[in-house]
Amino acid sequence: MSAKPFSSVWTRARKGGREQGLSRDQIVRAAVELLDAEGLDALSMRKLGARLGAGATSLYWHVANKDELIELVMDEVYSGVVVPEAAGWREAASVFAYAMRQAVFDHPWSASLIGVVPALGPNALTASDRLMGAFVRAGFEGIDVDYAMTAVVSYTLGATIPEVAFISSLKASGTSMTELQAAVDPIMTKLASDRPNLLERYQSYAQQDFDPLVARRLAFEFGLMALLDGLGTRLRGVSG
Amino acid sequence: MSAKPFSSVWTRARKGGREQGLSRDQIVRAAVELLDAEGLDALSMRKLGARLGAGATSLYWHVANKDELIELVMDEVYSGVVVPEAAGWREAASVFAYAMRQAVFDHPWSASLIGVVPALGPNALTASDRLMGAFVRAGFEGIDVDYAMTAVVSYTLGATIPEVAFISSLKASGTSMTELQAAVDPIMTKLASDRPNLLERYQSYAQQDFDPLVARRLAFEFGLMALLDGLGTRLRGVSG
DNA sequence: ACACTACTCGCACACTGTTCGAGGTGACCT
DNA sequence: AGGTCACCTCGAACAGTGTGCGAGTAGTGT
Repeated sequence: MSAKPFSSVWTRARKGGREQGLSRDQIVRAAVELLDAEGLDALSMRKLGARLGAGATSLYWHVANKDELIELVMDEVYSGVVVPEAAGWREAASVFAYAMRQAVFDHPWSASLIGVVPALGPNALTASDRLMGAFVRAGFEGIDVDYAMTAVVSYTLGATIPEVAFISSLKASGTSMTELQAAVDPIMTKLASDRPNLLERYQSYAQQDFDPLVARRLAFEFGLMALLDGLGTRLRGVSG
Repeated sequence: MSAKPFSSVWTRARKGGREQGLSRDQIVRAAVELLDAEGLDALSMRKLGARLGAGATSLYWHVANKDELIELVMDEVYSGVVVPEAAGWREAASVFAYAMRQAVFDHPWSASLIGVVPALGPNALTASDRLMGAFVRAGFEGIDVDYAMTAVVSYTLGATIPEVAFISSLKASGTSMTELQAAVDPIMTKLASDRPNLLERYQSYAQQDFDPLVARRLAFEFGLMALLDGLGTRLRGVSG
């Protein structure tokens, strides 16, 4: 059992340095560039070092290990989700949801990391704080503040992760949407034969040509609005 | 650009074989055991081969590569989520949500895979079909069937993934909840100083001793009910 | 007896994260 | 000016990874 104590970049004190040559921020920036350009699998310490004109092992002075680097890089993703400071709770939640969604779209590699890596960085915390503030001001009370906020975050993550993972796996494999359909078609008609609901809907899609990307966006909107409505009744139920 | 065509285990025809020695199902079963016992990082082809008393490369006859193995193993997770065949839409959605949540709890390694790996296996499709049937019977019409269903799935994933990832990272690091608090405390009081909402809530938690695991479950229930309520109004808005 | 298919597997390759220890380089103190 | 020390870089090495290749084996059909 090699259980090491819990640790996160954000729980360790940062080294005060002379700020010359490599720097942590520079490394993180380069890592994001590399990730955006070539994806998660392409991020290796050697490649990252090379991109910075440095040896791979030099990075280990500025960053404890790759996991910490990834935590840092993830907070860079959260920097893209800005929540307005003084807005109604519905607007704050909406803006958050769409900003989060966009941030993951902008950095597709983050889809497989986003719920899994601890989000204790400054940007993640700022976003949380803003969102929470909106719910508090709206009149949610006690633990309901957390519950309502968690619900919005959960929905947003759960909707975004598969969506981004899907389209970026398509992009990575260079498969067009029609090619995909050709690949999926046989297994659908075969496997779905005793799954009547799935089969019917699948066939109805194949007929009409409704851009699936647009459909996804509408689905996101639909679910988000439904959730916010549900939260709204809970708010009114308490305050009057 | 090494773009390989899109492929999934489920899109390839299965080899018909003599069914002796190793078999695909046997491999998948052993992989699940290994994953449950030692986690995602511990799954390597060599280890898995050893566990089966076989050479590592023998596995490649039955499975194209590790990615495909993981798709297979993921469908094994979906086997745990059974949706009742003839139930009201709210009950079907609830049962699905809790079953899904439980399945991921039972196989914590799946948290980092679940939205990312294509879910085209038989078990995943059966669950989808059952859930979809419930929404159709309830009276959702046209594209709303998908939207409503997607919303429930999204919320469930988004709530479950971070929760399971969190507690299983705690378990892996052997850190107790109080130790964690000791680690997080300094960064909270420091970083949260200009994040007033976060700080206040954090402190109010630290005082009362409310089991965080129970809180999470209640949060899951809260958000799910809110979402279902919101979907319900959309249903009534159409049919009556 | 022959052929053929279904399978197993050792070797090898290119790659990974990370440790260690030897070096360099500049800032500060005496 | 010389010395000391913290800060920083990096090559070598280790233990591991996924997987292609080609040789080898075993069981079935004719």
